[in-house]
Amino acid sequence: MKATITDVAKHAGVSMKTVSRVLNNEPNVAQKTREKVMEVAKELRYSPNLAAKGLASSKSYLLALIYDNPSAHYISNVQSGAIEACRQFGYHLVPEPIPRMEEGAIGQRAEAIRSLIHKLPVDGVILTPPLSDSENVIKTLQGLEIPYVLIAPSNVAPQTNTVKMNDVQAAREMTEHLIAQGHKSIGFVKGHVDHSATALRYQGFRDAMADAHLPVHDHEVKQGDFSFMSGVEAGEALLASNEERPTAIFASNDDMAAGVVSAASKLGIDVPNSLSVCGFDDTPLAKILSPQLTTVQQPIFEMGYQAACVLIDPEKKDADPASYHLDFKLIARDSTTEYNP
Amino acid sequence: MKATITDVAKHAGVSMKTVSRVLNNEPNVAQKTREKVMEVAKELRYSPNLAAKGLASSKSYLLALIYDNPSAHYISNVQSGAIEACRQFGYHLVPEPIPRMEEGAIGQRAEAIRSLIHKLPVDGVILTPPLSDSENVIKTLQGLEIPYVLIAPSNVAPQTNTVKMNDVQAAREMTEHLIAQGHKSIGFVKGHVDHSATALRYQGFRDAMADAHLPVHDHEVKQGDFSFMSGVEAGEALLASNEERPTAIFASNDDMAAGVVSAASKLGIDVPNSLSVCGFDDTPLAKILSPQLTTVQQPIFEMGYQAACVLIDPEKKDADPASYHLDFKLIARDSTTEYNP
DNA sequence: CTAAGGTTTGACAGCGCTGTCAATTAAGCT
DNA sequence: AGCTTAATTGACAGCGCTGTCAAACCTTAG
Repeated sequence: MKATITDVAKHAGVSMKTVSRVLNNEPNVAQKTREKVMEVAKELRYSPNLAAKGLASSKSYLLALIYDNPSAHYISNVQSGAIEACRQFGYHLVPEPIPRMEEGAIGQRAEAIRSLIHKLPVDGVILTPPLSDSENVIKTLQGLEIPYVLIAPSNVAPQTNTVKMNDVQAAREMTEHLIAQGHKSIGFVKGHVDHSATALRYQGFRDAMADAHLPVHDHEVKQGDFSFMSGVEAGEALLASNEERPTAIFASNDDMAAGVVSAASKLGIDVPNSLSVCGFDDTPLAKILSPQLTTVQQPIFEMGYQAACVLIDPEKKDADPASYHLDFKLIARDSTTEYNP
Repeated sequence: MKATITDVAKHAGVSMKTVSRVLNNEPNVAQKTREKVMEVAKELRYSPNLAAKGLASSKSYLLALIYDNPSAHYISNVQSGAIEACRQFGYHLVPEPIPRMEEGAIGQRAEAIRSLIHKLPVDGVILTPPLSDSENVIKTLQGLEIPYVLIAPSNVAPQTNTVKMNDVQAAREMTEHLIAQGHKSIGFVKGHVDHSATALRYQGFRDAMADAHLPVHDHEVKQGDFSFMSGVEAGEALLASNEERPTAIFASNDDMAAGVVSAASKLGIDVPNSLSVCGFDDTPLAKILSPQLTTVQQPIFEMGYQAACVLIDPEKKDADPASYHLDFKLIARDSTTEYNP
């Protein structure tokens, strides 16, 4: 049924090893031999058995994507990017969700990862936030001596591959956008406390406000958790008083921004004319809401792609650990507008 | 670093084969031996190398999830379900998106799958719609003699494992719900022509209308493609005339329902008081929209779970091909209401 | 023409595990 | 005890491939 390397070798009249060399693009094969082998391989529809390759070379051609991030949008984009990269290099991606755990059970999380890696000896691991911030998990990976790359970590661990976006700068630019539109009283909804992005985005917001000599009052900053409902609650709190309510609200992600919009509409406040709202992430939701959400487009797919490349691409694999910064894009849509008192 | 089966064998004072037997729960091992081996294995933190297991037993402990479905919500749920099942049986899931292709290039699609399977000799394949309806793809899998299971196919191929939901019945019940609320003039937005669900849901709609002796006029049925924008367009078309516009619109999925709501709000038509709208799928979107969408909750996660089980679970694996029907759930929320003329 | 040096090729072991089958031991029976 | 039958164990080959290292082949230059 399926051709083995031995078959190809026989048909081409060379040794197995030579076939192996051709198939792996190793040097020192005569051009003529190479062509002949290629031809036979194609004819026989040969394709190598990864398990055997793996066993022989102690590589698995498998990458694990480990996550406990509940955002389907985020994960599926990272995953798509990583798969794309894998495909280019003949690798495969194995997504491994690990159950979210309380702080107490943090040891179990490391253990879960350890056993996972033991069973499936992957060639590398991609960690998504908030796992990419867990020292515990990272230490485990180091102990296992397995290459890994961190997506969007906040603590810039040296000697570690990371792929990230500048959340601070993005939040700053978004805030500046609001300020440029004349807003002076801007509310902010923070994200889930466990995510490093939460602090980063808040930082960017504060920086921009400070630069513009605008005050940030405590009552204009609400804690959310990246969920729609928490956005609703924050929105209601922020908009409770008609007297001194902000003219714009910056929510740390789109779901919460949607919540704010929903709260506003329930209170009869028109968005964007009486209140500008902006989000972060550019989820599919952002284009579906009315008004369409002004938001920040994260290069999630590209982060996944880059992360996988770092682990696979021979040129990058053996280089020193590097930190890749990818660009975000501010997308101004209908939910924010000039402030006309 | 990592213990092999040989290490365990030595430490336990038995042969490799006995260790293997214990680890795979094979019969004919003395209880005492079994315990001893288990103990040593735990001590040495042994866990088997899947590549080696695979090579020796010509199994890979890998399942492929093949899709070209653009709905992230759908895929990520199927995937989560399948991963859950894999975990229980020591398998792993490898998601394999294949590029969407024109009808013309249909041969390439089969070829893509063929080469994929050749390289990664998975133990089974899960096909999601609309791939699960592609005869071409199915034939390829049969040719490869690889077990597969179809998720939500429309053509009930005999002798094939399938996991599905009754789309017709679901659409029927949703329509009946609308009718029970007093609606007599109901618009319908069809989904993407390539998806079998499109025809099925439409069928359910027609059935319910026919049972209630309600007419289905051509101009009240619009073709969409499951996208938000197509929903907007369909909504605009359906609501263009104030005279004879429907009092309710049933969109074949939530995205399009959101489009219809958006179109209605642009035209100043209040949902649900002047127009009831319902969707299908219960995407996260449904709860975020205001009004929240009345919709049908599909057991997507469970379908993924079942599909993987069929391929893995020894009890089901060798049984005759079976068709599993899972239950949907009609979720009545705020976007539909009694018709008060 | 020959030695040195490079290029191209192949033989062979072995990665970690399981399947096969024969060997060993225990159990059951007369 | 002596025998049969069943339960338990181990020796060994080999899954399909790659790494190692030595053999064979070319060049080129002296």
